[in-house]
Parts: sequence; structure tokens; C-alpha cells
Amino acid sequence: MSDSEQTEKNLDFIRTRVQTDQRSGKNEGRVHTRFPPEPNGYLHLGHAKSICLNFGIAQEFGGLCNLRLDDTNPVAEKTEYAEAIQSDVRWLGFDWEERFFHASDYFDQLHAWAVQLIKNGKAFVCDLTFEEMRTYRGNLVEAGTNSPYRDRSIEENLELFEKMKLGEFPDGSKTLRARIDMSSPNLNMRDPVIYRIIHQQHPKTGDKWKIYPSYDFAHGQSDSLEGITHSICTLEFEHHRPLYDWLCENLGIYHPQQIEFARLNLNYTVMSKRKMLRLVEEGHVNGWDDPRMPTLQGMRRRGYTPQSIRDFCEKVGVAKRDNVIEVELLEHCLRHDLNLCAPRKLGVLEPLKVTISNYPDGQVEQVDAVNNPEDPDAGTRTVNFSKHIYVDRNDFMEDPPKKYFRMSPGREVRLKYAYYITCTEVIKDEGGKVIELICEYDPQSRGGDTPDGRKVKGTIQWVDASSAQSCEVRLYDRLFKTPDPDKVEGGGDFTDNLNPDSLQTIKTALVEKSVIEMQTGKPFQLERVGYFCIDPDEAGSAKLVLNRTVAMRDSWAKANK
RNA sequence: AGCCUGGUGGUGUAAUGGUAGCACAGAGGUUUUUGGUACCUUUAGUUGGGGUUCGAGUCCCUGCCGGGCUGCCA
Repeated sequence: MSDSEQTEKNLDFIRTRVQTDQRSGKNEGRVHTRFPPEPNGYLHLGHAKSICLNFGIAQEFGGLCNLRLDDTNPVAEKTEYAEAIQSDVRWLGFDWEERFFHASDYFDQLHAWAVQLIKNGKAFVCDLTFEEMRTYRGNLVEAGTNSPYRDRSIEENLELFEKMKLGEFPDGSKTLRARIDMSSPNLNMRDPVIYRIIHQQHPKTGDKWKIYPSYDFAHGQSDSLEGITHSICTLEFEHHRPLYDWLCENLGIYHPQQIEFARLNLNYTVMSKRKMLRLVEEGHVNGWDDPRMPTLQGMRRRGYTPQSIRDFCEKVGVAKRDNVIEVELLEHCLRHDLNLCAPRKLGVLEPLKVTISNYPDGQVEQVDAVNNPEDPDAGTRTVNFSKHIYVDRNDFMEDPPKKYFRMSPGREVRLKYAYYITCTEVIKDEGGKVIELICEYDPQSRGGDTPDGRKVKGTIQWVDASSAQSCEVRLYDRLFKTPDPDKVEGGGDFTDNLNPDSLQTIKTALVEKSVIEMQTGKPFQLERVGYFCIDPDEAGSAKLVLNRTVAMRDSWAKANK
């Protein structure tokens, strides 16, 4: 089977549809999508799924994808967010070229269309208050009743709408409503509000407008104006589709196809802007870019690569059923990418002093270390080795269980890239805590092999005492301690499920000197420990702060649970 | 309650009337100068009940369960 036949077989339902449309010649074979966030918050992993879907489909089908800011509500929207959105989409690896739009670009046209609807008797100005409108709307089981203002004359509607536009009425006093069907089982069709009065500066249009179109009156028409062929959105917009269709038809404009898919959920995570906002505002995390946040900015600071996120979005698939993805899949994608591209370094989180008794005093030599075993082109580097080194405290056990391959009295281990050593003496403080190991090394084992070919089971990492760089390391764990943070016993909320140990700070870690040359945010591997990157905190100062991106998989720890 | 929508291993996703597959997770193993990686093996699934059909995850009926909808948010 050829590749094209292979890929053809496993398309998700949206791509299947796009392919069918393209082959049937719909829209002259054009494929044009868009990513339409509202600039009222930061982008998160859920948005990444949508971005990858929309931009991905455009790429795969030889089409285009626009970036459009859905800025129809100046109350919530800020330019700060608009800028962050652009930078995040670019960082993820997508390019909208010159096709950067705003719903507000279309306010004049949208207004004209509203007037057209009024002239056709399909929209009216309504004086009902918010509460009254709710009463008139009816409910899930009962039909609504017509607004007493529903049958105003076209002239009166036109005049009133003009006055709304001129700012002659206070917020909330009047709305423009589509005249559809108050008895529709779909509440969105019960004469929905399409324009509301908001006396508020708009980031793009300033004080030009006192009235703003609702989402429903802006979105489909924006799609139409941009020639979008497939308007992909999440499931909660499903009941809006009849209204989307009604507007395109009654306005007599080009009619894109709205298609809905199920949003992404991740266990041990909250994925809504509202909840993330609370985490930030209540100080449970240190801002939107806290490395524990599922925001693109947080993940980026944590050390996630765009490639790993794109890979993840591809692997989770697209369908209509509700889903909760296991974080293990995300971590798998992360480690998979990092394994391939992250340079290796040596470092110890909990330094334990080691003195090599038979190594010459004052001697310093340089040993060769491989930069990336997955990439021969990455080459090698040298690291200092001397009589005094540090190893990780958890790589030594005075009384180890069988199957423990690391250091213990009398057992020989390999210091990665350096020598075999054997612990000959354990030094403790008054409290009985091990504070230093005295070892002997085999001068013949330089580089990690001996002429007699004897094997050692354990290989551990280390740093040279005099040249190592000290640093602070921030170890992150999942932000919530339960898979579904919203599930709370007896009436609390998701903040009750916060993991108190989601951040552990180690102030006295030691890493090889060359770590300071790493670029902020660019992950590297501390061998056997995990992937880390330099945090922007303290950048430029002598202090070094490392974020743990993700730990190594650890089958030893798992086996011992 | 009404309307809409969905239900395939633990999780996610394929199979569009013809061998239920893939990935992650789990278990076991091989390799290994990272207890990493890679590779191999393996456990585990069509929501219940009827029907149509030579043949049903797929079509029909019905039950059950999940999600969404009563903003002048998007």
C-alpha cells in the first residue's frame, strides 16, 4: 500500500469531509480555514489543538489559514492578549502570512447587514430589559413568547437602530434582535440579540462604535467575508449552527460550513480560561506563564518544544465525543522530542561529596563527554575531573537492596565518561548522616572501560567539585493531585484539589560549568535526572535558575513503588 | 422535562456491511557507558436488548449512560 493510500485511510472526520468537498469541486476545490480566538486571555493547550487542526488542514490540502481575533466585546478584550496570541501561534510554528484579521475590521459591513435585515423585516429593535427578555425567552421545555416590540415598523426600527448607533441610549436599554422563531426548540433561534449597546473604548476602533455585534452576528459573516470554506469550532457551538446558517442564507452571502469537534481535556489539569484566571488571581501559581500552567507561555517557559506539542495534538486525534487525555501521552511526546534534540549535561540535584583517595592531589584532567548519543553530529565536549567530585545522594546506599546497581561500600561503579570507582569508607556527621564518601579509582578505567574487560552494572553521573556551577532547581509536578480536579468531595471547588507539592525548589544543586552557556528556555538533559532549561528569572545575574521540564522515565523508581 | 449530540481495551483514536487495528499507559524480555533510548513479546475493547442480513462496531427499533443548550460571553 502506498503512503497516500495509507494516509487516506486514517483521516479524522473533519479531514474526511474536507477531502470529500475538495474532490467534489465544492468551493472550486479551495480549502480555507481560520483560527479565531477572542483576545481576552492567554492561549492554552486546548487552543493548540485548534491551531494545529486549522493550520494543519490548510497545509495538508494546499489551502490557507487565517488568524482572526474575534474582538466583538470590548469589555473583556485587551491588546496585551492580542500580542501574546500572535507570538504564541508563531512559536507553535504556524504562519498566517498577511492574513491577520479582526472581526472589528468588518464592523461597517456588519452594521450594513443589520440594516439590511431590518429592511427585510428580519430584525427589530427590542426594549425588553435583560430580565424581561429572559422571561419572554421561555425555557428548555416551554416555548417563548414574542416580544411586544417585535412588530415595530421598519421605519421605526431603522430610526431606533440609528439612534443606538449614535449612542443616544444607555447600555442595556435596547438591543437589535433577529426576527426568527420564539417557539423554536433551539433557544438560539428565539429572536437572538445580534447587536447590543456598549459604551466602551474598543482596542481597535476606539470610540467609533456604541453598539457591537454579538458573536453570532459576527462570526459567520467574518468567515463569509474571508472566504472560509470550513469553519471549525468546538462542540458547544453546535446549537449555534442553525443560526449561523440562517444568517448566511437570509443575508444572501457566501455560506461557509461550520464543523464542530470535541475540545481537548487533560487529566490532572484544568483547561478553562476562567479557572486558570482564578489560579493566577488567587496566587496558586506565579502568573500565566508559571511553568505549571497549561498555557502555551507556561509550557514554553517549562521547556516544552513546539514540535512536542504539535506531535501531541496530532496523536490525540479529532472526534466529537468527550475525551480526557492522559498527561502521560503529553509527557511521552515531550520526552520523545527532547531525547532526539536535547544536549546532554552532567549535574547532581543533591550533592554528596566524594574524595578519591588514590587520585593525585591537585591534578585536574579533562574527560570527553558525548553531547547527544542520538545525534552523532552533536559531537563531544570535555568536562573537568579531579580528586574531589560530587555525586547524587540517591546514587549511594549504605545498605542496598539486591538489584541496586549504584554506589555502596565495596561496590564498583562507573563514573560516566570518567573512571571506575569503589567506595572504601563512609564518613558521617554526629547525627549519623552520610556526608562524604572516600573512594578508590582504577587509573586503567579512564573513559569507562578497563583492559581486562570487567563489567560494572551501575553508571552514575557526577560533577567536578572545583569547577561545578551551583544553581537553584525548580522541580515541577502536576498542579492537581486528582485526575479530575473538578470532582470534589462535599461541595468544594477545583482549588481544593491543588497539589501542595507541585513546586519543589532545590537551592543547592550542582551542574557542569557549560550549562551556563545554554540559552534561556532551551531544554537540555541532565543525564539520568531529567530535562531542564534555564528560567528567565535571575537572567543576566550570577545566579542560575533551572526549571525541570520533565523527569526521565524511571523504571527503577517505578519497580520500587 | 424538551431539543441537540455522543457511546470501540485503562486512555485516546481507526475500521463507512466483510480478519476489530494503531498510539499512550500496564506486564514481561533483549540491547545499553543514562535503571534513559531503541527493539521484541504480551494483557485488555465494540453500552444492554431485539431486528434486517450469508455476514453488523457499522443499518433499523428500543432501553441505558455521558455531554451541551434557558448571556445583551465567545
